[in-house]
This record gives sequence, C-alpha cells and structure tokens, in this order.
Amino acid sequence: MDDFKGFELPDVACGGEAADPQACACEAPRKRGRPRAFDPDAVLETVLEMFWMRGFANTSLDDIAAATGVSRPSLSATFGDKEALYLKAMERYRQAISGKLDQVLQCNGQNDNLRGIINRYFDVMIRSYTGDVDGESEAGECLGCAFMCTALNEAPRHESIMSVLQGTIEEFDARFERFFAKAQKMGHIGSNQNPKVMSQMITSLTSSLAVRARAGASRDDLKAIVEATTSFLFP
Amino acid sequence: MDDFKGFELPDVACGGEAADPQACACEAPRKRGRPRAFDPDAVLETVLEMFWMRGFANTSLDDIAAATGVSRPSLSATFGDKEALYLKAMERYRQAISGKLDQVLQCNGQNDNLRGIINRYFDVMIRSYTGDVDGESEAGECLGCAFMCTALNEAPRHESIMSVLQGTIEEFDARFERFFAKAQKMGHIGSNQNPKVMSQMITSLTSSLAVRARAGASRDDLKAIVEATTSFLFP
DNA sequence: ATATTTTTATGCGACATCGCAAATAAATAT
DNA sequence: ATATTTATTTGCGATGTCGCATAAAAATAT
Repeated sequence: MDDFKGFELPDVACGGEAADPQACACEAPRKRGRPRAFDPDAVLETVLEMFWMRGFANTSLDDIAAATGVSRPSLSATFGDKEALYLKAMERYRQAISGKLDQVLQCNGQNDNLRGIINRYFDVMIRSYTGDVDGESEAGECLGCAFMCTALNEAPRHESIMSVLQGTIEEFDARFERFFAKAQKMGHIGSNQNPKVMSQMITSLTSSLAVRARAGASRDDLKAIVEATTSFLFP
Repeated sequence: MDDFKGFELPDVACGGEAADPQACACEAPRKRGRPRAFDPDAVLETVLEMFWMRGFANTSLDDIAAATGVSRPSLSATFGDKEALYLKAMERYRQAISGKLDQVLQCNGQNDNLRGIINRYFDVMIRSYTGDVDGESEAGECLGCAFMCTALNEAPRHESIMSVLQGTIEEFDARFERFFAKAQKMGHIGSNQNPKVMSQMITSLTSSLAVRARAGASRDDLKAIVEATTSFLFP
C-alpha cells in the first residue's frame, strides 16, 4: 500500500529463492524440503505497517495474507499465531530503532555538543513518527509510535504484549540514564544536575511527540516543540 | 443468555419507573411513550470502562449489551452505532477530567504555591491513570489514559476519533498555556521563562505517566517521577 | 377505552475471522 | 528413481459481529 520504508534492517541472509535456487551467494546450506517462496523479513515489515496503521484487532490474518501474498497456513507455519506474528514484527521494529539510537546517542569526543546529540536523537524519532518519506510532504501518514499506538490498546488482554511494552520502556529509560550519567562524567552537564531527571525529560518528550504525531502534528510542529524544550534544558 | 438478571430493573435516576410512575420527584415532564428502563449515563460509564480496558475493536456490542443489561437495539436507538457510542463515552470521560482540572488548576491567591498546584494536578492524573480505588492496593488495573489507550489505535481508521484526539490535545495545551501565562503575570515564574515551554513540559510528562501507568507502573513509581521533575522545574 | 408514541425483546441474514485438515508441489537425501 | 522433508494450496466448520426488521410492552393523549 503505502511505501513506508521501514527502518531498513540489513537484508537478512537468504535461505533460497523459489525462482532461482542458486542465485543466493550465502553459504547457508540449503535446507531439505521445498524452499520458502517468500522472505519472512519482508513479510514482517509489511505486517508491521499493517498493525501500526490499523491496530492489532483490526488487522486480520486474511488481510495480512492478501497484502503479503502469503497464505494463512504458511503464515501460521512460519510465525505462529496472530499474537506471535505481532510480537515478531514489533521486535523487528524495536531493534531497528534501537540500532539507530546506538548510532546517534554517542557521547565520546569531549567537544561533542550535548544539545546537538539530543537534537539528532529527536530528529530520528520525529522522522520515524511522521514517515520517512521526505518527498511525499505531509500527505497525512500520522504514524506515531507503533508500540504506543497498538500495545497500549492490547496490553490488558495479552500478557506478552504488556511485557514487551514494559521492556521497551525500561530499555529507553536505561539507555538515557546511561547516556546522561556518562555525559555528566564528561562534564557536559553540571554535577548539580540529575541524570535520571534529564532522562525522564527526554523520554517524556518522546512519548509526547509520538502522541502528537499520531494526532496529525506535522514534522515542523514537532521540531518546534523539540527546539523549545531543548533550548530550555540545554541553554 | 447465561446471566439473565430476571426482572430486576436497573435503578433509574428519573424519567419514570416501570413499577411506580409517580415516584420520581423531578419536574421534567414525562415523555409520551414507554419510559426507558436504564440510565444512559450509567451505561456510558460502563461502556467507557469496557472500551478503556479492551479497546474499541475488541469490545463488541454484544459484550456491551451483556454487561449493561441493555439490548443491542436499545443501545443503537439511544446512542447510535458503535462509533457514536464510543464518542459519547469518551466525551463523558473528557468532561469529567476537564471538570477536575478546572478545580485543581487555579492560580489565584498570590501566595499560591505554583509547585503545589502542579503537584495537585499530577495527583489527579495519576489517580485517574492508576484507578481511583485506594483500598484495592495494586491488584493490577493498569488503566492509563482512555484516550491514548484506545484513540491512538483507531485514529487512522475513524476520522471522528482522530478529531476528538486532536481536540483533547489542543485543549490540554491551551489550558496549560493559559495557566502559565497567568502564573507569569502573577510573578510565580520569572519573566525570562517561557509559558509555552513550561506547558509542553507538563503535557509531555502527563503523556509519559499515562503510558507508564498502562505498562504497569505503580502509583508510587509515577509519584517519584513527578516529584523528580517538578523539583527540577520549580526549585 | 382507544390511539399514539416510545422503548424493549427476539431473531434472522450476511459477512468476517480463526484454526485446522487434507491434498498438492518442490526441493534434497539415499 | 524413490523416499523424505518442507511449503503451499484449497477449503471446511465453528464462532463472533453487526445491522436491520418485526413483534410485543408500557407509558401518555384524546
């Protein structure tokens, strides 16, 4: 449907194409039976898009089968039931973001500008919340955060979704507490400041951006909010 | 079918009882036809709870009919279709919170403590996010915000839900911008500070609390976060 | 009393959704 | 070649969901 580019995880090692069995250069020994006719990773990306925009309950396995061209029995053989499929798609999403943040949130050189790093971080998040497609302008994707948009809805009904939601929050908290603790050691923030509080500020603003993006805020709206806040926090 | 309640009618505010037509003391002139056997407001409250905990898509009209004792045709005659019912329940929720905030967010007397007011505000929100039941301890309600938990999920599919989500965000923004502008005029925050930024801080933290509450954070967890942030913002 | 109005009760029909089972297809192992 | 393994295709059955249509019930109006 929409050409959302996802977060471009490295194209995973193939396991064989149906069309050309020998085209793949990877050394993985071919498995025994009939090879898969689809790329599970590509399917997960489509599945993520669908869950993201329609929610878990509103996305049927029939919809997914139609959108991916993979039949329901194949889906269930490969990924398990609907909940397992959702969890796998979300795990991909989580890892993609996590990878990007690993790149962006590095505070090494002591002439690194803390505010610059944080602004780069928010740039990444805003981009993921408003759609990566730069050219499309604001046709109205209203992505928001895939976790918040879907997991908040389902958490009370699915223990596993609740737990991945908790885990994601904890991961963000831990990441920023580490980051600011290190930044403090390197003298980028005063010793009177509290890394935990700084971390809370950043994660709070992040969740706010995700909500606003889903409600239709433009990329510029969000950037203005970030600019105002970061200029207050890092004067 | 299982839990048929027999003939006990729900307590109705007024408008007519089946048993005793004249028992009601209210002056509203009785309408012409058969009186309603249920209180629409009480139904909306139950409906809100259900949507809140299960989401829009996961709550069927059959579920609602069973939980309220009101048959589907009566529901649809009174409230319209499922989407209209959802919107009416959410409107009730919005107004209830709005009313509470009107009480709490008053900055009148000039020896009012700004930080105290903000803390009272967060107390109200935390209470609504973690369940009002004080005695129950933390049995695990994980309410969060009814809007965020349900509307984020449905927004792309329902124009009306998207729009009520936008409206709620704008209402919060406007409320706090007004509040801090007034607070600044009264000298509670320095003229070098920006009311808009303060407002963004508060709404951001609010959304963060809502997410964390849904993910299982306890009331004390949330209070600690608020305490840390407000002591930083209002030293 | 009879008519009118409004709400409630019952139930049908069309469709969506999921899980599963059986048959077919395409690869490797021997 | 034949057997084995793995994927795919096709389709059925049980259940859930919604909207609507019709009949019954309970009040007021005349």
